Amino acid sequence: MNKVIVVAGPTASGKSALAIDLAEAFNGVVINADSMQIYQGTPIISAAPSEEDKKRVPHRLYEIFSPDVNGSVVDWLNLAVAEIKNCWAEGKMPIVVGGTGLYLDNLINGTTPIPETSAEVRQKVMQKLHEIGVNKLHEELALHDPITANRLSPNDTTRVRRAYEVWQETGIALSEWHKKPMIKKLPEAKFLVVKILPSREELDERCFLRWDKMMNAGALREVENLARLDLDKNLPAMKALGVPELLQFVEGKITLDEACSLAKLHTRQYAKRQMTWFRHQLTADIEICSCYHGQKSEKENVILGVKKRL
RNA sequence: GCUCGGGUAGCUCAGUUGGUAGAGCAGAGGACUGAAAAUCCUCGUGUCGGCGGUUCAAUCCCGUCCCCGAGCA
Repeated sequence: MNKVIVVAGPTASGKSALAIDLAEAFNGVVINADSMQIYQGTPIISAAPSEEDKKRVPHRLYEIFSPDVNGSVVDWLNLAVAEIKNCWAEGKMPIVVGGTGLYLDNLINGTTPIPETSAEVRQKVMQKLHEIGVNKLHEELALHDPITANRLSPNDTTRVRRAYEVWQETGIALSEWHKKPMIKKLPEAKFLVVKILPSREELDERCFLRWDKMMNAGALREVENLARLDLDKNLPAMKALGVPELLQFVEGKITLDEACSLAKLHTRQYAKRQMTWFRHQLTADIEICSCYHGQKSEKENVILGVKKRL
């Protein structure tokens, strides 16, 4: 057995519900591929599976990192690969579900084997970035890695920083590393990708409704608790949608209403970015063009479709 | 009722010493190779509140009317 079902889609599209239904139908285990649900402390705001969900089918890689760590794609990838292999060993169907396109891409298409950057280098580059700014860092990058520098916007903090780090760490340009073949962690795996691509109207509405539900479920309390940890606001867990907004309310900078409308706005903007990613970067075997509600006919349809292609 | 501010893009506002206008946000599309719920790129015609007047030319000056805010009565 070397099969993996992948469920991809934007926030609030119903992919978690679909993953659970598929897990029940195929004796599966749900494996998280979401960069935020992997952190502890924000199950409500990151829409992590509920206790009832977890009772229905096994869930893996949810709320496993402390919010003060800086997880990366590769950290996730290694864990996900281990979980998938476990499933296979137990005769279970791994069902990888998440909205983090980069994670799914690395799992399915592989990664370039670049050595891990050390904490010292990362620290050093971060400091340099603060001192001279992105544009200058980009200029310096151009001296050592003109190809990457040319490719990137001088304002692209995340990527310029990463490219610079790789050069600092290895002495080899990122563009050189990229020439090496991608390495698949699971070359034997056969991925069956189910993509949910609903209309923006439907998605927006669900994003808004879901935010209200999160607030009723105690999202604010969650953020208040997080605030007490006094973590660096650049940490990934501190950037989960709704956290910075509610944090601003907790700090008395904006009203609760403002925080909520900002959170809703940012959620729909995120959903839009995800739609763009999934439309162009991820090829799917099955495409569902509306949100998944779990109705009987809808459910049977997808299960049948998956069964045919497995 | 009087005085003073304002009325310009969906919103907040610049600006034009008279030659029909531009930022931020929102919105749309796009990118994405180890922080990705991150980060970045592209896209700006709108009776410049209405109507008159002056002028070759008015969104800008003048008159008048309407609307909003502040103050005075």
